[in-house]
Amino acid sequence: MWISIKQARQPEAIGQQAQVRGWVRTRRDSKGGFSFIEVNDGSCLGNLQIIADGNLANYQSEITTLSVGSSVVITGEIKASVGQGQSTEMAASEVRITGIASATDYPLQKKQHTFEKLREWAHLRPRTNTFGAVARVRNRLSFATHQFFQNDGFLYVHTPIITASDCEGAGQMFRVTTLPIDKLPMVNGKVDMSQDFFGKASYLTVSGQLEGETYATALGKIYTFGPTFRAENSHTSRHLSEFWMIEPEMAFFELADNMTLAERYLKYMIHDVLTHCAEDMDFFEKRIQPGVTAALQLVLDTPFTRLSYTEAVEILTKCDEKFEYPVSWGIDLQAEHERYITEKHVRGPVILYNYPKEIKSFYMRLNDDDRTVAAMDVLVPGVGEIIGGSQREERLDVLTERMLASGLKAEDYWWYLDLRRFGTVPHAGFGLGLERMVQYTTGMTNIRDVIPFPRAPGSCDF
RNA sequence: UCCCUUGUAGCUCAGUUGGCAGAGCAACGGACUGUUAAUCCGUGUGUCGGUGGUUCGAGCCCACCCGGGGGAGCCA
Repeated sequence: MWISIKQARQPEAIGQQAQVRGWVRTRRDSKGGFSFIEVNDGSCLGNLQIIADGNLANYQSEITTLSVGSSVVITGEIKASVGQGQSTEMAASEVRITGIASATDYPLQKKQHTFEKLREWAHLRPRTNTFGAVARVRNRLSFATHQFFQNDGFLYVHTPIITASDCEGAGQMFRVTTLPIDKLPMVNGKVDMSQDFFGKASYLTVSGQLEGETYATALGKIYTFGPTFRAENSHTSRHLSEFWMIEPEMAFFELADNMTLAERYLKYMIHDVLTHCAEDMDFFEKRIQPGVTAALQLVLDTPFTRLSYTEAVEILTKCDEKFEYPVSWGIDLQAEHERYITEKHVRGPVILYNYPKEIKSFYMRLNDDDRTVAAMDVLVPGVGEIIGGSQREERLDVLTERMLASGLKAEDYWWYLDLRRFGTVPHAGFGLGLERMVQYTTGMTNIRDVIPFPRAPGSCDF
């Protein structure tokens, strides 16, 4: 019976005749004329130790040539392990080689490689401990996302990847076109976009929020979960050109409800990963970021600190920290300021809310003070902003006015304004960057190492 | 886009004042009665990121270009 290595490593498997299939991580030849082969199949972090006896028919001809990365199908009996380091092992009765990985050509060696080097081998890096563990945690976070929202009565809505709104205010967009780039149709010195595929300019989405609002204002509570694209020329360890975003949007929710949901959602994901990815989290704790599990556990046990922008500015102006950028009411908080708040002042997740209207988007609800909007950011140590959201402006006149002040044309958003024109309701939502959540839970410092095939300025390989 | 930093063997790196290109690991060959990144002995390894320049002579100095990393801005 073919079983996973995860199953084969359980003590309950002892005594069982079984077959495992996977890839060789290492082979050690013993003085006794037999070999230890460690096999991994991705089902868990740990390997299964195979004892390949010298009297197996293909021992000399094949087994002693088995190199790192080779694929094997192995049949035998699961036994309690004599040695330290594992509770079970398999005494092989047959070792069948599916494919050899030439030791002289296979890039991955039986040692640690730098993450920078592994990025050049993005097609092979999932075969390493770290990237296998990242993949499993990322999978679990995705699964937990669906579970959390589905259990809470949310509807999963698929918003478009291609959009024609060219000014959603969330950064530079990638253009989508079928026009011949070397022979553009010109009219009066300008490109005639009416000849393009959709009869107008189109782009890759930077957010599904506006479309999400249309469904929230019909179906109540919805969420989107899909790829998002930003053509920003940013070179940092926290930005990607293509990333995955989860955006819940809730009718009849106000800012406080939005914050409560964000906190429950983050805690749900953390609890789920700590529960179901214990072995992988143990690896991140030992090899990637000591203290990460205790920090996550603390998040579960502590209510999120909520600070208004005004309170945050007060804390920053009164503290002894020397900042490169001076703090005063009205400025957009710099990375150093956010880092101080979340890493030194609060030492955990913090929700900042009610930002000055001048530094936030047009769709965020204007507060009664006329100076701030009902925006919120969730900041976490190490990563910074992991969630950005707001209560949306539901009053037609206020929204229209704020659009004009932002230099946007109301007619471009006729359908968005219709939501306020017909049966408007208070509503709110937020966006969570999946990769930043993976970074936060694993302690991986570079965002390019928590997505299988990272896209960043000047980098679109594989 | 800006600032800093870096590019030398398959990998990680050293390379002095400009004077014959180095080490560890991996690989390969051998030894070894249960190993855990096994150990021990032996062997081989180069477009010094690219182009141009200075020089008797450049891995090293100069100019430009390309790639990697860190930070800023922008954001998730």
